[in-house]
Amino acid sequence: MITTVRRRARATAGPTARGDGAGATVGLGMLAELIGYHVRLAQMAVFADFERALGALSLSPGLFGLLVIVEANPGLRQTQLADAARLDRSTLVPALDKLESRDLVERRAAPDDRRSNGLFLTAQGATLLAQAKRAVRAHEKRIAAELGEGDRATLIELLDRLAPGGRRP
Amino acid sequence: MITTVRRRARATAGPTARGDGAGATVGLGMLAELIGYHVRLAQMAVFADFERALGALSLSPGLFGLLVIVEANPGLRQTQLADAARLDRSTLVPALDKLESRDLVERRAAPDDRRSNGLFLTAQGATLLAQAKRAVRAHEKRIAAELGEGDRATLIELLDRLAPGGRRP
DNA sequence: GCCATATTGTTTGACATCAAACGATCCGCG
DNA sequence: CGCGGATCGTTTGATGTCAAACAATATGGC
Repeated sequence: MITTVRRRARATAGPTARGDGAGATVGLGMLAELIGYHVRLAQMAVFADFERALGALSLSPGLFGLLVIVEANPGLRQTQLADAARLDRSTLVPALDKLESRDLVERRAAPDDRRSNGLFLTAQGATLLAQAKRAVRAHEKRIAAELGEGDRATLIELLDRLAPGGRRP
Repeated sequence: MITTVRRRARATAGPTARGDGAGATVGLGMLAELIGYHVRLAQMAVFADFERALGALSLSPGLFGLLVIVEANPGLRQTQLADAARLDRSTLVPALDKLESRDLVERRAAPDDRRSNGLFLTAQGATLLAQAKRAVRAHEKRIAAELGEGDRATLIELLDRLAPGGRRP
């Protein structure tokens, strides 16, 4: 059996005159047998729902993750946050700029190291994050509903076996 | 139990004088309970291995996927390829430019529609793809070894439940 | 046949991301 | 002390991605 992808539905017109046979589907070759392919599709679907859940708050999944980690670790340094969020520290700079310009996070000069900034949620940041968490919990419930509790745990366990502890040399 | 991420190992120096307590780990808050988080980590790990496998051929996972789909569907139109690969058709343009400049893929004017191009692998493209497929099969074997055959099937089944058919409105 | 509407590939602009390089600062070793 | 190497946050450049807008072309209703 060959796995396929349905063509994008035509908005109005009927099927176009084309020369490549019946052409109702496009074969994916060996792609459909690759774990990475299925992981990517799942990632896209989950993130799309995630973004939909947070859209009203103008928060992306990435920014939400940063807020969560900062809340859990007040005073965190930027490099530590980058490591925890699996981002390059240069990637973090514009993200924090955005959060700071929206008064959600504050960079405070570290008392013991003039190169470093300590990161803190502002009151406004804490308020928005509380709302965002509610939306995310709803999102997670929606996702988990596709699985059931047992399969959800199984999935996470299997996924973690692919991402070994998060080693980075 | 709180899930954590180890701090980046210091290269040489001992622990820096810091004011935030023992600080051996950074908590992730509710992140570790989200399926999307685990999917993302798995995605990163799998793709890193994928890239390592293909690096010698100067092929990214994305370009490899395009070659596989074109090989399986000679004469495919760009929009169809974009749909099958889950890319925007504007994203495809520079990717095909790259593949064409390397003489791996050819854009041929479609006989029945002067707006469209039919896509074909060149002989060189077919040769390189054959090599790439071998590398990818080795990669897949490596990944699957973390799971075992039964768990691999389970994982794919669960992931597919998260990505419902690939609907796109 | 004509014309409004769609579709195709492309261009352009906005982001997110990584990697390399930089100045400022810190630290250990002599 | 002072100096060399390491680390911090930042800047800059290269990619990869989407979305909106565009000209050329095709389609279908009239």
